[in-house]
Amino acid sequence: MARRSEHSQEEIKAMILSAAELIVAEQGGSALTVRKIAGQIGYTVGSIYMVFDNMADLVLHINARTLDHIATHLEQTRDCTGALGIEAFAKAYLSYARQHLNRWRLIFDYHLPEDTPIPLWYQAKIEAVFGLVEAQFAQLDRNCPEAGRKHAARTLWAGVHGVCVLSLNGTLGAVGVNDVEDSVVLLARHFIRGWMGSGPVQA
Amino acid sequence: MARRSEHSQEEIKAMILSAAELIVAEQGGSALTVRKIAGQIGYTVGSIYMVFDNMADLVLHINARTLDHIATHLEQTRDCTGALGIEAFAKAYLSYARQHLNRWRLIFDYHLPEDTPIPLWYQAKIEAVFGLVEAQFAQLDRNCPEAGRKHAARTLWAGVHGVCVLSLNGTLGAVGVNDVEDSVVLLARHFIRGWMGSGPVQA
DNA sequence: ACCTGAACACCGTTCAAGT
DNA sequence: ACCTGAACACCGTTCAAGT
Repeated sequence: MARRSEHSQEEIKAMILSAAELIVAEQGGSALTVRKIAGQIGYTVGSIYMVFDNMADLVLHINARTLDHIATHLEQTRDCTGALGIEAFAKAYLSYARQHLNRWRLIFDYHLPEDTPIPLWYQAKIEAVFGLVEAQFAQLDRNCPEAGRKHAARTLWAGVHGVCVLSLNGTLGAVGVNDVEDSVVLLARHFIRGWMGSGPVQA
Repeated sequence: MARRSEHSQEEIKAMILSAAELIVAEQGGSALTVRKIAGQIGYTVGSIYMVFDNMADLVLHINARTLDHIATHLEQTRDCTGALGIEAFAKAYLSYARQHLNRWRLIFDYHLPEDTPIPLWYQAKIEAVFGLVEAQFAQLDRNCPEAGRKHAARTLWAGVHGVCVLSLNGTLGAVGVNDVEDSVVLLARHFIRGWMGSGPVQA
């Protein structure tokens, strides 16, 4: 058997990614197995290893697509500027995480082995998302030195992410915070107010 | 075979938890298996199911101990009060996460099945940690209504947690943030400044 | 009552063998 | 060159059977 050549390697890669994303979306990251993917695309397990190094490599490619998806989602929040723009961004990030919970979770749930570094092409995807936030910060205070702005943008975004994480895994709910949207807005608003009021920015 | 009665159920439970914590600390959460635990304590796999419902139940008990551990670690930051006290808390949380990375991660990495709710005794452990942060907030502004303070404390803490998550999984590093301690302090400081300056607190 | 050990239904990954 | 299918070394969980 073998040598079917019904699909090119690129086509198979695309089929695997689509099938994998569907499984993740519908059943969560822990339900993602090579056997399930193989079954859905009509190939055997071995064929998946023709086009991906291993499961970690496959997940990384799924996550890269999700990061693109998130960036697109955030970009649609183009109407607002300044502090309100950042609040809108934060709300958009939360709404993405809610609507695509399992895909969003996979980005942070899957730890690649300690020794393997994050590939550069993947780092660029992360950078793209953070870059959007930073652009909003740039509109906020044009006098601020770039280094300080970058740091502030990344810090706030990590914070917004944290609120999303703890609310969507039930921790914040267990502790009496029911309206998460209020929380992300609260965090963004007060942080920005504090940041703007700090004059020449230090540490 | 069977009926050894060398150890009471409670003793076995304690042995399992100790062994499990060591495996997690040394090899990470993904290396935690019932077979490995059983081997280390000198019992067979089946015996673990005498004292724990399943893996999820066991992990929950490990995490409960970690939450206690975190609370103790935070409580040792008793010297500072006010805004500096909260910054010290944030630094202490980060330092705990760094020193006990694998144990800390397990709390958020292990998702219990969608339908099973968080047990009340476990919610209380989470509440205890958040409660410490809230107590620091109470010193900050005694006039603030309790609801607003609670919300602010939980929001900021989720934010601090987010900075820790993204830095310790390499995301922030990939994006140019090298001094995480600066980030947690920046988040806490600006958030508090913005919050204090907001007068009668609204959403 | 306590504990074993084998079984069951899964995993990811590899690779000789077929076309 | 492309793909299979069986094998290998693992998983969590269950449960009849032994003491």
